Amino acid sequence: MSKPKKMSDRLDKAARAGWLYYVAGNSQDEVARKLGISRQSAQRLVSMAVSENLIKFRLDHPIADCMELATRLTSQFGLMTCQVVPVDPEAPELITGVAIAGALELRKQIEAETPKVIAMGTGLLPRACVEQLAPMDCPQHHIVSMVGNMHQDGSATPYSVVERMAGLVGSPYNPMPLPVLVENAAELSILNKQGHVERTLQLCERADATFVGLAHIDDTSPLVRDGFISPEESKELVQLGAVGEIVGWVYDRDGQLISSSTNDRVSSAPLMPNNANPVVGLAVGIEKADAILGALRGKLINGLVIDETTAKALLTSEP
Amino acid sequence: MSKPKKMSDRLDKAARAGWLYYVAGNSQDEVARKLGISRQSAQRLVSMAVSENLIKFRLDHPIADCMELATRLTSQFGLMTCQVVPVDPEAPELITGVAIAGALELRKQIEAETPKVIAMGTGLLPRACVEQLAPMDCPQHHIVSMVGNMHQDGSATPYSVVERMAGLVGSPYNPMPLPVLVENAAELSILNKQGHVERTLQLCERADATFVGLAHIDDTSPLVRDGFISPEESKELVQLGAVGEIVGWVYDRDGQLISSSTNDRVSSAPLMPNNANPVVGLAVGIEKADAILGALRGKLINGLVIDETTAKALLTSEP
DNA sequence: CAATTTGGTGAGTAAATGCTCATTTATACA
DNA sequence: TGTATAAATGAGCATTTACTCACCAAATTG
Repeated sequence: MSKPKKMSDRLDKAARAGWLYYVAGNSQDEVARKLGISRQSAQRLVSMAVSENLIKFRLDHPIADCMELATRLTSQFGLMTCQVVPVDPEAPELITGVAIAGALELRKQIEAETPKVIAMGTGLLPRACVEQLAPMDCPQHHIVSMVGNMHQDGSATPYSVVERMAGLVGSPYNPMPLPVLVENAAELSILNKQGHVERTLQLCERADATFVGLAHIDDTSPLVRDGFISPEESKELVQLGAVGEIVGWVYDRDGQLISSSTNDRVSSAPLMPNNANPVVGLAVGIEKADAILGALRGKLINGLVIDETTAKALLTSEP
Repeated sequence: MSKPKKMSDRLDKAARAGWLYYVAGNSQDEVARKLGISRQSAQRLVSMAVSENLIKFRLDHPIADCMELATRLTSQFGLMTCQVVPVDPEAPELITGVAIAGALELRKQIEAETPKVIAMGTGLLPRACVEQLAPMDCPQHHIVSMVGNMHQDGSATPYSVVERMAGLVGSPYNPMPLPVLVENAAELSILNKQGHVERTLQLCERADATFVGLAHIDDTSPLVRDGFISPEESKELVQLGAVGEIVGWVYDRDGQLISSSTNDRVSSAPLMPNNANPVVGLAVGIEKADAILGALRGKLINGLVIDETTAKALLTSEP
């Protein structure tokens, strides 16, 4: 009882300090005086406000280049939504920018009064987007996971993306208590008939909005990293034409699912090409360019949030 | 041609620098290196990004006190929306915070896809709110002014609130080409029959959302400051029971319009007590407390964006 | 075309901010 | 209650940021 109270009390102070510093434009000295604390303490509170993400920085300027890239991508691939985010040339992997933009797209959906079903994939970027969400109170929506959050050994990911998101926005949610890849096709058909799995998959099918990370296929791809397939298997997939992967489904350069020993065993909600509702793909990094192009060609996604460099690559590689 | 290009080019650079500094967390030295400019230039760009409002700071934390105040106000006065903003104890008149919160409420309305009619009052605070809006493209909406933007000598306010807002969000708009107070009641009935005035008033009547500043009545009130009434007249109004004013309509502590020589001559759109659509009142400063209370009691408004100090005052003065 | 204005630059310096560490204060637990 | 542990504090110093000034270059004007 006393611990959480103290913690949130401190966060309150941090919020006040952050507000005085960033919004009201006081120096930390002034903040200290106004809150009746020492300068050092004020400094700590301000830096906590930033590190705890109480203060959000948002760039409200249609940086001409990014704007243009987004427009061209939208028209070229018939997207419903497209955000291109400027990139830090020396830390191109810094996903914060894309995460913030993605969180904004999420917000757009969540802010609606009308109840919505929101389907979420997994991955670093969806996760980072959720972290950028501000807490709010939206019991009217329903969050559903498209992807299993268990490891093959049966242990569960402690904080899955949907769980975290549902906690932040106060919505009910459906997790997916399966491993991403199950043992074999036979087992899969049994598991899919379980009532709760069936219902979760149905929710995904009629989701009002879907957010997925886009992954590429090679030795460093998430499927390999998380131990679901071996580097050898990933090589095989590449030889079969695999360029990318969405919630576990592996597809080729035209966005067609390939016939492979993995796609038979994917427990995730099926992809729905040409979905009428927004399906937003999130990606950072030029190595994902082919994966993104495939997903776009196959209409697996109709929305995109990516970084500037990758956006450029997409437009130059495509005639 | 070359001047605006240079300017927006510089703003682009400022935006990039601001992004690298605030969002990506680089030091100004790093920003300078990454943009290939000197540290000093980087510093200038960053500070320009702030002063030009390209970078927005937003506090995403329900500061407990403010939350509670907002909740209590909402239930006590049956509000549709209520924002309470922390206050800088030494610069209580700093309207930025309230302006940002107000801009957020505006955004909520504007972001909708469905076309809306948005009615705007005038004043320092509505104006400041509009300044905090990010440019966007919303040709579907329609902005309409509730209040005349002319002086009694016939000259027009160069940049009216609606004009500025319409420019920012790319919506069509109706100004109100009248002085706030006309000469006499007879003249008013003639002016109100003018086709374009009639149409503008009709738009206000069916507005999907309304935003007005709340003003108090004394020597320093906006009506006096802008020369529409004399300090003596304001004293008379106070003796008649006037506590506040919304778009020129003067009302008493119960929110009832008072019979006065001014209310006969107000050219603004009429207030609509118990409006089913949001009517958001904006105010900063404890001296406005009575004006706010009156507006609330008379149901002239059903939404509120105010500062913490004033919120406290409202709740203590009311049983 | 020279004079003047405007806007930008870098150097140097003052000011603000961030960090480390020793010390104090609060909290937990036996 | 006393002791162990953790958290918060303030001082001093290093780093970063802001500001002033003198200067330069391009655009504007007479």
